[in-house]
This record gives sequence, structure tokens and C-alpha cells, in this order.
Amino acid sequence: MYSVAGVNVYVIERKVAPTIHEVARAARVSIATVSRVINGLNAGYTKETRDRVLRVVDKLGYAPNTIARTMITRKTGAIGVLVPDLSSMFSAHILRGIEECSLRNGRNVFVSHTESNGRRTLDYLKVLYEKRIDGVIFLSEVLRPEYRAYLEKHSIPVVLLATRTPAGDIPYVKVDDRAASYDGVSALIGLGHRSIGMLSGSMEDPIAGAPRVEGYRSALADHGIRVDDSLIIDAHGFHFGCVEQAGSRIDPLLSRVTAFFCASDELAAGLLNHVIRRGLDVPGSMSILGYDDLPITTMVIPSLSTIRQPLVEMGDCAAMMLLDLVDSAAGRKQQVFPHTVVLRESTRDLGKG
Amino acid sequence: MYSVAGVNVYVIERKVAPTIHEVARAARVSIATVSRVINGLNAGYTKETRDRVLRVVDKLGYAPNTIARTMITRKTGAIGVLVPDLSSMFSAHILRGIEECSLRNGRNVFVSHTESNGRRTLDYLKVLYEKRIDGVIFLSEVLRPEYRAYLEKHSIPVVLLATRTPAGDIPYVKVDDRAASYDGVSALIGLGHRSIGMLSGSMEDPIAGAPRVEGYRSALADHGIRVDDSLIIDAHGFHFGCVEQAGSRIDPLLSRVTAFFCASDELAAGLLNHVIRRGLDVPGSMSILGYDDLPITTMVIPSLSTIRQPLVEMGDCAAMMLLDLVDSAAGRKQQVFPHTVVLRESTRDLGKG
DNA sequence: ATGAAAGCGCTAACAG
DNA sequence: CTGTTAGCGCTTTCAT
Repeated sequence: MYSVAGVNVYVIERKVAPTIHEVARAARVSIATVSRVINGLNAGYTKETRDRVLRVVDKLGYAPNTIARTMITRKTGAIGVLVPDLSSMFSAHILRGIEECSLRNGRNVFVSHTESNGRRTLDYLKVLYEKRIDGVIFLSEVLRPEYRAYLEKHSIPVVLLATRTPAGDIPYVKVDDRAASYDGVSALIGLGHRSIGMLSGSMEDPIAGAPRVEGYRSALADHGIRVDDSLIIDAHGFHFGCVEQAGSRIDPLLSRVTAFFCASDELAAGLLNHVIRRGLDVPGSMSILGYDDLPITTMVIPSLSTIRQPLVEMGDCAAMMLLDLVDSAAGRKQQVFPHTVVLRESTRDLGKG
Repeated sequence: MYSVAGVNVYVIERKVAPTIHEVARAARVSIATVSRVINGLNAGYTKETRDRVLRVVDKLGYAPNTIARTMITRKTGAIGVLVPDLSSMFSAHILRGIEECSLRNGRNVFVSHTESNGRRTLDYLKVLYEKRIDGVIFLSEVLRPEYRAYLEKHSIPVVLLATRTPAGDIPYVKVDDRAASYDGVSALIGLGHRSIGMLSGSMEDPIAGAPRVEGYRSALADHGIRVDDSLIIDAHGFHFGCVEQAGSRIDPLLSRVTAFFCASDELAAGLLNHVIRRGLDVPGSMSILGYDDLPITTMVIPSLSTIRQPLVEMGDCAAMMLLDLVDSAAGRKQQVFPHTVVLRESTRDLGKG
């Protein structure tokens, strides 16, 4: 686009913000008194001075510089959230819970998109620390030794969300993945399914991978169904797109199972798409069960049955736990949220015809 | 959950971070020299002192306190993003672009979920200002007079994203909504459709509402098709859920049009769902065109044709424009991004049988 | 009830 | 090449 010099240029001039000194001078009091008033200390000034100060504050449009306050109180009121995947529905919901709690408590949240990249995560951790955030929430990824070392070295309060350390020695909030999968697969069995496949996220993932497969196995075993490893497919990820890459491994199973348990709703949506395009009917000839209960479950046809995790509440809780830790140097060690199996249209009851 | 006192309690002890003074003492130099070294000034110290300082920095695990630096430089390196809807795919994508640009430039972003609520927006603006953010990005909403007044009063740099002021006197980045709709509807006409309905977001919305309807009208008019207002339905919002509430107003049109243009992909997905559940075939007896090009378009069957806005790039650009403004007090006044009509499966070519 | 003064951790002149 | 010093805007004793 052609633009005459200056036409597409925007110029601003920034006026300097008034400081506590200006307020003090205009109100004919000391800065100490102004400080007392704006911080609402219950003593140290008469009603008259208070009103006078407040009037000046209003007139000057004075707003305290939190940065300066931070230097003294050593609390920035900011927390960092490390998200592996910023544009997934999953992260978006969790983030909303975190943000909500933060707002309620007068804190702000820095979003940090790590893309599951070690270098980037470490860089972010560094920047956040230099900004002296009060703490961080680490989302749905394995807390690598390097991350942990950094956090401990600088004693940065942290709570893990939708993930945990093997020893459980760092505060976390999660659902019980193994139990959730167990219940979901049991529900499938309850519907009459005996040949059930699994589309796993990433089997090496010790949090959202292995435990969900384990739950699947136990459910089958406990119901007297032989576990057939060839019915388990590793999608190497939890995204919609991962299904396509696993397509050729999925196809051979289509005639061998009547149902598929997927480690995420996106995988379930991907599988649904894949299966329908292969000409199969869902749930007529194939049932599908997802995990998470994201909005996508009700946007597709048939709507997806799933295992619900209360993501927003979990985010809120994690933020609350972190703030407790920040404010009182102590807090809960973990919080396990209840899951719910939600049956919609994508799962067929084989009992009824 | 029962827990013996202390069992579910996590306690931390925070060590105080080393300061520039400690580094200086350990390295036997002045704090000024340490400052020079860690800021990489190209002069002011020998290679020997530099190495000595760096060694101490490493040994002590020293990381500069950006907050203190901020007091002097008057730049926090933080920007605020005001999002009306944090858990929509739309926001998520834009946010990713913003975050990406920020990271590249060593900045951090505070997410602020306004829920389109005036009080909450103003509260956030206040908190952000008190934290002395360098500037804000205001997302896809009308910049109300109160917001604008506050921003100007404190001369907070701002760039609007996916929105603009009527006068265009505040920097913004957008696509041309009117032109995009015009092109989308023209494409529908090119496919042979003559009876085209529109599911509008919110007609009072001067940004994403009215202009898109206008584009729709002009396209019809320019192709010699009479504009029939009864074919335009106001969904009073852009979300999937809005379609259900408009259901009874949509149904009568189902037999009168061969295609629907929707003001967002979520609306398109909602309409698709609605229409299919009414027994119609898409695109067989009804074509659907969305707007945005979000991932949802390829998750449903049939995949949705849409008008693409380059959301990530737009977010990146807005952040860049804001940083220019912050760093040099001047920058571009606006940036209009190109849109693209993307034809997928949900639109039928009436010309070919 | 109020004010003076000492920092919080750092940068940026200004000397030497 | 290096150190001393004066703040940045605010909170917080400690006097008065």
C-alpha cells in the first residue's frame, strides 16, 4: 500500500505520570501521609487530610506506581503460566480458570507459550524470574530436571497443573488419569462392548499417556476381557492432526473393534472424522469415547461421549494454591479433581439392538 | 478427602535473591562495573574483570532484578492484552501471534479477560496501568468512550486489533470486513447461488456486525440480486451456542435459500449442526460459508468453506506496531490484512449438477 | 496526626 | 578502566 510520507504514521506524546510527591505537595502534606491514605491505613490521619489528599489524587489522576511498591514489598502480584500449546481449547479453558482466580485476588498473569520446547521454556523461566514473578503454574507437561533445578535454585514457588512429578513432591492439581480412563472404558464395557481399541496420546508421556493406557488395560482385565496390545495405537500426540498420521495404523482395527477410547477429545474428533470418511457409521458400527469434555464434543455430529475434567475449576484451584504458597509460604500439597463420564451420541449401547 | 494434619501441607522456604552488591563484593569491583558487564556495555572494563564478574554471577546464580531496572528506564517490557473471550479459538490464535512477537522482542504479555464487561475492563486497565505496562492491545471490541478516556488520560499506548474506531484515529490492524464479506458472498454467487441467507453476528456491532452485512448486501446488489431483509438473521453473537437461540428464526428460511453466509466459523458450525439435524444435506441442499478459518472448519463433516483472516499474523503485527510505538513514540497508523475465500466441502457448485 | 529519612536494587552521569 | 553518587517512586520505622 502506497502512503505519502507521514500519512500512515501515528505519533504519540507521553506525559509523565504524577508521583506521590506531586500529590503530597498539592495536598500540603508529606508523602508519608499520602502513602497512608492511598493504602487505606486505618490510622495516621484525620478525616480532613484524608479527604484533601483524595481530592488531589482524583484531580491529578494519580495512580500509585506498583513497580516502586514492589521494590519494598517484594511481591509483584504477577504470576507466570507456562503453556505448551497456547492455541488449544484445552489450554484456553485452563487459562480462563487461572485468570479468573488471579483477577479475584488482584494478581495478573503472564502467558508464556513454550511449545514444549526446552530451550524456550528455560528462557521464559529466566525472563519471568528476572521480572520477579511471585510464582509460576506449569501446565500439562513433564517437569524436566532442568526446569526443576532452575525453579529450586531460585526458590520460585510452583504448582503443576494437569501434570505431576513421579514422587508427587511438588504441589499439583490433576484428575486421576488412570481412574478416569478405567471408568470410561468400564462404561464402554457396560454398554456391551468387548472389543475396544485405544488411541493413546503419547505412550511415553508418564502423565497423560501411560496412566490412561493403564486404566484402559485394568478396566478390560477386571471385566475378564483379554488385553490385546495390537488394539492400542500411539498417536504420538493429543491433537486432531495426529490422527491423520496414524491413519494407516488405525484402518486395520476398524473391523476388529466396536469401540475406541481416545486419550483426548481432539483425537476423538479426529478419529470420528477418519472413521466417517471411511464410510463407517458412528455409533452404528463404531463407538467413540473422548477425554476432556471440550466444546468440540458438541460441535460435531454425532456429539462425542467423553470423560470430563473440570478444567476451569482446576485452573482456578491451581492459581489459588499458588497464591497461598506465595502469601503464607505454605499450602496444599495436591488436589485431585473428580472426573465424570459423559455419554452423548458417539457411543452405542449394544444391549439395545 | 481426610488428611492427617500436615500430611497434605506443603511448606517452602524462600531464600533471598543475591543482589548486584553481593556480586560486586565477591568480584571485588564496584556495582557500576557489574552493571556494565551484565548489560554488555561495550566499554568500561577489561576482559579480565568481565570474566571475573561473570564467574561470580554464575556461581551466585545472580539474575538482575528487572523491577529495579524498570524504575530507572521506565520501561517494564510488559504489555497487556484485553480479550473479551479468553476461551474462544479466535482469541487463542490472535493471542499466539501477540505472544510470539513479544517473546521475540523480550517482552511479556499480561492476559486480561474482560468478558466484554465495562466495569471489569476498566478495572483491568487500572491494574495494568498501575503495573506501568508499556502499552495495551485491545481486542475485537468497541473501544468505549470510558476506555478511550482512561487510556488517553494516562497516555497509555494502545493498538486495536480486529476492531477500530469510527474515525480510524487510533492505530489498528484488521482485515476489511466489508470487502471480505463481499468477496465471500460473491464467491457463493459465482457458484450459482441466487437465494442466499445471512446469519449475522450482532447487527449493532459496528465492526464485525454491520460491515459484514453491508458486504453481503453489496455483493448481492452488484450481481443484480434483490436484497431481501427477511433473509438476514441476527444471531446476537458469534458463538456456536447463539445458533440454537436463533433456531426458530432460521428454520423458515431453510426452504427459501440455497446458501447461508455466517459471520463466524462458530456460527457456521452451529448452523451446520442445526441444518443437518433438521435432516438437510450439506452441501446437497444447503451451502454454508463461514468466516475466520479456525481449526473447527476442518474438524466437522463436511468441512466448512470460509473466509480466512490471518489471525496469528495479525496478532504478531499488532504487537510489533505497539512496540514501535513504545520504543520510538511513533509507528504505523493502521494495517489492513488481506483476506482469502477458502472453498471446502460445505459449499456446492450449483453449476455442476 | 504527621514528617524526615532510610532504603528496596538498579542505572547513569560524573569523577578520577 | 573503574568507583562514587544521585536518584527512580514508594513504604516504613522512628521521631516529634
